[in-house]
Amino acid sequence: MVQHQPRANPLFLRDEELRQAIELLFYAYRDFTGEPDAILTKYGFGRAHHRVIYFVGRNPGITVSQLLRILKITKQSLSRVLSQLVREEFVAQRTDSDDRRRRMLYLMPKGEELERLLTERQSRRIARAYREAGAEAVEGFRTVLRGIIN
Amino acid sequence: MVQHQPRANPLFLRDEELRQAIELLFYAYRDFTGEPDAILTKYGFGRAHHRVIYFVGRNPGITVSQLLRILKITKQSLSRVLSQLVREEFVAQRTDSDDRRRRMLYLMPKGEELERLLTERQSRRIARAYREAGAEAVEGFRTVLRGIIN
DNA sequence: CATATATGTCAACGAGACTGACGTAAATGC
DNA sequence: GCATTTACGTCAGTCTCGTTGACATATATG
Repeated sequence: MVQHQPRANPLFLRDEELRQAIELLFYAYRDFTGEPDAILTKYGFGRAHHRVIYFVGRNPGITVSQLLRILKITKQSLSRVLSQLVREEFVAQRTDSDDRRRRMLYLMPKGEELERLLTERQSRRIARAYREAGAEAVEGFRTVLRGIIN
Repeated sequence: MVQHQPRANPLFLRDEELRQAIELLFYAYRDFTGEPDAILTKYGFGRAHHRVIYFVGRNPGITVSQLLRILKITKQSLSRVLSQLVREEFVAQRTDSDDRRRRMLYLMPKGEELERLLTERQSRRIARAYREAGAEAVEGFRTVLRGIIN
């Protein structure tokens, strides 16, 4: 009753396949964030600081509300982290001259340095995986991830 | 100086490609966990409970230390969550008869039900992405994720 | 001028991670 | 048989980072 005709039960196979995907995502994200987390600890920062530094570095001049939409957290949560980064001169705020309610965010030298350090580690990990997997696999990887995103 | 010969700078392209991967992973994981998180809130549980329920459901009889190795969290962190799940009868513990120091973990009916509910949502999301992407892309997705994992 | 928008802040709270230490029971090695 | 190791649980304290809700201010917009 067990071990017979593995392909006789497509529902089981499907479930197994989907669970593997769930687990792959879990393990990949766990290890993907593990390295940066360890570095951040030395700075007295956490993963939340990383996300802010990353997205500000990636989108210089981004406003607070744009950042909130990306991170999908509350204003209060961002505020705590962001004001710490501004206080410690990792991030600078500049009032937008077009709409002076908006504060545009930029990385300062210390922020750029930390951003590079963190992104480098993650990039290396991705680059290695990409290299080993090949161009076609990379395209598949990207396509599926885009499909998972809302 | 800007906009000229985009492929003249392979380092830039590479950096851009790797950053896209970083962001895809971030967005995918954010949305992938968002749905279950909302359900868990109704039970008074968090993401940590989800992980325990998932891995116990997937590996009936798993021991506490095996679970710790998978989750990569401390004994104390797991204990808080696990004892709550045991208390509320989502998870059962049974002493291993071979090595009576070990507690083997199992889902109880309530736990199985919640597990199904949560996994169903995530599976649907994956299944949809898989279906839209096609078999070849799925293989690439899996290969790259495996490469990202330590 | 009324309303809406962008931002910041205060207070309070809760989940979930951490460290370090300690205790017990059981298995294992010599 | 005894010392050591392993598995598990727990106590106490700490920290990050998410939440809600209310309120304040400056600015833009209809």
